[in-house]
Amino acid sequence: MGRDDLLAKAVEYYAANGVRDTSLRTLASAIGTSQRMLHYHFGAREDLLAAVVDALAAQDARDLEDLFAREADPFAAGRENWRRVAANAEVVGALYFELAAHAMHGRPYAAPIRAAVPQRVEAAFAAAYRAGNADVPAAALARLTVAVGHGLLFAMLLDGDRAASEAALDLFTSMVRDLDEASRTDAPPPS
Amino acid sequence: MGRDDLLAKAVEYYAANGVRDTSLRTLASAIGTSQRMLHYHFGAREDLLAAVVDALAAQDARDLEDLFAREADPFAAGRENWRRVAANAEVVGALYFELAAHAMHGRPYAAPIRAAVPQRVEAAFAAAYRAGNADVPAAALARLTVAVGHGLLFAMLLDGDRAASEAALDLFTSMVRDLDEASRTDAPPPS
DNA sequence: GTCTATAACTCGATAGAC
DNA sequence: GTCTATCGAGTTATAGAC
Repeated sequence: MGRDDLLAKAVEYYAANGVRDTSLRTLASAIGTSQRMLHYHFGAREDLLAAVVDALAAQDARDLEDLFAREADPFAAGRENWRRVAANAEVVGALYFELAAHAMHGRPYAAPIRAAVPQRVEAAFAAAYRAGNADVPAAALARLTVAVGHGLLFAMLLDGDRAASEAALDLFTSMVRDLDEASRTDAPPPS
Repeated sequence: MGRDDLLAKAVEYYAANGVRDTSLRTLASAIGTSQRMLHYHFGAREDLLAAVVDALAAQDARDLEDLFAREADPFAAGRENWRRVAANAEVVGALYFELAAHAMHGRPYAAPIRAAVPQRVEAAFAAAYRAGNADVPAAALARLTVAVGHGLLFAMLLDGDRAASEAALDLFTSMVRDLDEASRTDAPPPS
């Protein structure tokens, strides 16, 4: 089994069980390898965790890029984004928040996770800009949109009520649409 | 040093350094006690963590109750709430997300943290109801509002940009205000 | 690349004197 | 309530054969 397979399985196991008290022994036997092989392929434990963080961030970036390449309309992209994120969250969501907390505490291996927020904000910003509403404070709207996504994901993972999070997201979408229309009154869209 | 002092200091230390790899030995010597005393007052390590979670949840509930008792206007209460949460977040925010992640992974000692979301949602719901906008889907708005708070807090703790989170919150507030006015067109407020 | 074995250390928890 | 001492288990990391 090569390094890449091992890494994928490690992410999967950590996602299901948390990184907190999963020893290398436990992980190794759970994913069908030995402790020795983990050290052989990844080095120290923290190096493995760094590889996990990088893999998560890389997949996130790939997903995001693919999303906006496929969907031009920002509202459709937003809806499709939630669909993907929510589906994925059942498996990696808890790990994402756990590693983010480690980043907040300054652990070096978790540092790349900090990039996830600005990255999504930038994508949302570009989408808002493309939508042509120049009057709206696009930077604030972008950050707000990303925050809504994270917050509703957080709530869903804690109380399991996906439908409630989706209803809240629909409400937010309609509020943004209203904002859009108001801004278009004196500044019609290009296209 | 009594149990309460110990607990307060433990929360403080965990908040600054994370719970992840803080051993009882490390914690004890950092807060000026012995490992023996931690076991004496709290029992097993997980019992101590449970006490920490309870203390956090209790303080949160107290803050929330005090907030709405003091501020009748929901917009003013929202603003004041952010002021408090943001100030507190620099110290306990990371711990909050870390323990929430543990709750997502099903750790029993962290379970009470799940109540934090519904609790804040209920408070926001009551505030929205008191504001008299019956046409707005109040449950969705309440969950959305709480999610905005959590999401902007999350972003702030990761990138350190408090001003950006506040700008986004101001935008959200104005969007809710617009929603309010629209709903009042055919249903004027009481009082 | 994969295995077994183990060194060196830290952990949670307990014992028992004071 | 507080201390020192220690048990037994579990941890990361490495050694060395194949």
